[in-house]
Amino acid sequence: MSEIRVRFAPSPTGYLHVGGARSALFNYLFAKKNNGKFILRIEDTDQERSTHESLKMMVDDLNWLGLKWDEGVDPLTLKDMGPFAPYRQSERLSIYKQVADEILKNGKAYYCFMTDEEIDRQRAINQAEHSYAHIESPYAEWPLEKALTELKNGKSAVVRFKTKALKKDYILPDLIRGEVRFPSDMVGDFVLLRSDGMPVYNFCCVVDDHLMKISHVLRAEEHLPNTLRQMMIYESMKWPTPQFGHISLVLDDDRQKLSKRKGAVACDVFKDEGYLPEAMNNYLALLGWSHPEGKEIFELKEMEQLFSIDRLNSSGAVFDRVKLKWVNSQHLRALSSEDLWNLIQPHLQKAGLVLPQDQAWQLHSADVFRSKMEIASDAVALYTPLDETRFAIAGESTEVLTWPTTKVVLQTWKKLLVDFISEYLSEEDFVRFENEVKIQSQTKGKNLFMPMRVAVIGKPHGTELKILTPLIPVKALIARAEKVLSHVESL
RNA sequence: GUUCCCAUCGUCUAGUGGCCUAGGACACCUCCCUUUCACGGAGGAUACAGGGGUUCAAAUCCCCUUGGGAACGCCA
Repeated sequence: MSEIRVRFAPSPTGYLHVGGARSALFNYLFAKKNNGKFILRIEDTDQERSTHESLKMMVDDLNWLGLKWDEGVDPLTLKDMGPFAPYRQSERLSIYKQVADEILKNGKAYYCFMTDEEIDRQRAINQAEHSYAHIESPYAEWPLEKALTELKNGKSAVVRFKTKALKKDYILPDLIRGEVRFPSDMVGDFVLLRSDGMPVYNFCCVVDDHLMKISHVLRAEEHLPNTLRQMMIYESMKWPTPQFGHISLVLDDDRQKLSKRKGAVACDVFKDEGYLPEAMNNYLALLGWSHPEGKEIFELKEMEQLFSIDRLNSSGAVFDRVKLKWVNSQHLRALSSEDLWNLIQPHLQKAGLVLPQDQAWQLHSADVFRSKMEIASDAVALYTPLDETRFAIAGESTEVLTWPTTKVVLQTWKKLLVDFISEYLSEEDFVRFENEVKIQSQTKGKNLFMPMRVAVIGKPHGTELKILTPLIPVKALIARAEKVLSHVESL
């Protein structure tokens, strides 16, 4: 059996979309599972919109996800890497030109001199008559020589593929959908080469897939109609077609194709918010694929072993950010304290929090907060009460501070702290202190713990004190208690 | 409008003719744990779009209807 070769072929005209990431993932997994090659090809024939920054961004995001490719552009230098170079379509123009000439010579394509106005007019008529919105070019049957002469005289033309003669159904054996039957007149004479000589997607795609010996094309369902055009091109060149599999779409909660307007869809946004790449891959895989044992949480390596096209679903899947978060929280829990700290640290720094530098404190804090975070950026809210410079008495605390028993609670708490000798309280110390306050102040329930919480974080609600207090130096706890106490007296 | 695709709990899904009075996960609700919230634990409610066939037997196969989606570019 010949080698399995698959590709992900983004056009660098923006960010990497989560739908794109999912396609890349499935291609990657299919290659890994079958000891094949995963190729990253750059479809940059739209020179207006393709940018270097976008390419860089996509490469970075793919790297972040850990979907390593075997051929394509080098992840660091962006230079070509692999035996079928170049992998950027903008550098393969002469190849497309050659193939186009051959199709032209065979009479399967023609130069079309229609102007934009002529085309618009035809479309308008078609629409009014509710007929097929295909254009009918008067140049379809021109001999090649005649067209070439016009071209020499300075006229400009696109190259169109001739579909008229192809009166038959095309049957696509789709790996995911079974047999898909297209009537040949489903598409009109489509463009192969633009008037400036730049090739168009459907054409490059076929030429490259063939030349790069792509064995399987796994791509989103929206390409289904393109596949008919591509099959026609393969046929005209007498090239064998690769196997196609059309993956269901990722949808918004209104069941339309996922779009930016309804929330983040760019991979790097999730990266910046503190999602783990393993969680992204895990969740994206769950959109259309299922683990054979029904597992919900798994690593990339496991998917590489288990992936199969058979388990891909053919219906569209709604992108559920809530479940994504949950998946992320599960992966967060599996992290070592050190990895977790390294993950959240940049978020804390970005928020400008002033926190202790010693490693034991850092690891301990990461550990106790672990189960309270779903994504890394959640850490900011969790750590903010630990920043001495940010301590403030919130307005919502006022009611608590006016309770008759509050003052004695605060005084007792402060006294216990002042008499304490170590730098930090342990969890046990805190529990003991709390009990002590309870006895001495003769309070219980929320009359006890709400004033205490205000004394520690300035607010009556928040993380358990037995977790928080061991992370705040006793000196600071005393200072906070004093502030609150003097605030009570000023009321 | 035309062509194509799709159709199991709110969402992601398991299910490839009998194991299905339909299983799991997220979300939701109740209770337990907890001197708040959360975490964790135990329960609960909720789905085979409708109608015809085929078959001893249909969520599973076929047809129709309905609903949803995508594509109809000198974008990819």
